[in-house]
Amino acid sequence: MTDVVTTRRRDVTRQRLRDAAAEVFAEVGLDGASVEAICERAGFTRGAFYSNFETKEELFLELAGIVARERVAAVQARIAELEQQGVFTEAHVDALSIIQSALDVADEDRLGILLMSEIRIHALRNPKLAAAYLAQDEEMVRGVAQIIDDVARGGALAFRVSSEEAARLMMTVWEGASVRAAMAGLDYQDMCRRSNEELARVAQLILEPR
Amino acid sequence: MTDVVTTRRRDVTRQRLRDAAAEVFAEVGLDGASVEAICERAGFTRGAFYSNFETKEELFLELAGIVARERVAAVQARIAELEQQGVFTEAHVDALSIIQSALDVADEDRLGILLMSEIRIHALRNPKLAAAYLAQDEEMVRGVAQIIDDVARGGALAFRVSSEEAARLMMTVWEGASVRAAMAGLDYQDMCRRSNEELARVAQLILEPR
DNA sequence: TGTATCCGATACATAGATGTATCGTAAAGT
DNA sequence: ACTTTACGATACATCTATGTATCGGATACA
Repeated sequence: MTDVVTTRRRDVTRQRLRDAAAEVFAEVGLDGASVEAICERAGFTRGAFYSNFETKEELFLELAGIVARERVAAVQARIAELEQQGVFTEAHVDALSIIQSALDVADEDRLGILLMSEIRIHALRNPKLAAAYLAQDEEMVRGVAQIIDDVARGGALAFRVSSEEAARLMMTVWEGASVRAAMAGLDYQDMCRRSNEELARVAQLILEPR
Repeated sequence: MTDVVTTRRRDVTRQRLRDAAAEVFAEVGLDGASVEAICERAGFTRGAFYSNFETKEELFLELAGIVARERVAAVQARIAELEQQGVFTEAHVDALSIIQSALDVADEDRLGILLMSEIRIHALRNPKLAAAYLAQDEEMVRGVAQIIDDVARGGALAFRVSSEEAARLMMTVWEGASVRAAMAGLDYQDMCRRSNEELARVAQLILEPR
């Protein structure tokens, strides 16, 4: 098979440009990022960019799609992993930590939160992007809801709202807490801790009181 | 006293520029907005702008501060209004509608949500703005928490979490729902309805089951 | 190894935004 | 009413970003 060295140069270039763009978009936003800045970060000149992409916006849309698919895939993979471990059928199932670990994979470092926020605000202004954003949100909801369903079925836990409502609530709280933590300048570890604390409180509300 | 006509021309100009900037920033973002575009919207040329502000960013910061203060003041005013009406001591107090009406005043039309989101993402990148953003968030939390406290004291309702936690949770959910509704392209009325529905579900979770 | 092709670098043309200096007019003071 | 001052309009110089056309070297293939 074609190995890394033999990989078509174009593919490597495109990927390096995407990675660089993700960083720059996260740092200064779509409009604040010049094509020049993206290329510099990737170690190219603008010639490479225009030979690979039409516009900055095209690259941004491509990136937004990839990020969305990756997030959904990460949660799906986590579900499969948990199922294979037989976690859901164990006696002393810790619902909260399972959901936390599911959201953890969808969580990201500081730059990841910045990039998602950047995508979010452009989705607010761009109907096409909005549709994609909401669609991936729904996918994530379904994924997390499935975990909740599995937890409810396997363990002896009951929930006070539907699994989808619970999932959406937890995702919303998680995002809000992450953003506030990132704003407060906390590092990745503290951000996760803070988000988990808030999530734990919400989980207590959602769980049927024993 | 000096009436509207006699009002210092400068003040009027600054206000018109601020109003125009709020619209343009909401529509295309801070970086997407040219000074020219803001002035055109306000009915001026750039000469007026540079005679009143140093940079676009300065105007944005000023605007962010004003918006934050207005939101907090609106909630505070709503509390005073509700207290004066003696709502909290009435027998059949409807907790949810009280809190909804408090959040309603902090809510805004589509452009308002866009502007807040724009402020939010810049707060994520600007420590000084972040501090201000988080401070106003805390103020809002305290305001809403006070309403919750009053509801709890006056009525026969009990809450499963502290009033501040409940307030933050409701604000987070409200914002998330508003943003998603705005993305879905709903008009103002539908946006409020959607947000209220989600808020009602959360309120059920927070309230001590009878 | 020679050759054709691919693709990123370079150079250039253009557009748009910024900031400043100057001018003219509306408003304030007497 | 006359003068002065305040302030927005105009014009200009500059800077930055964009997009394209062309060039040259690396890569694939024989």
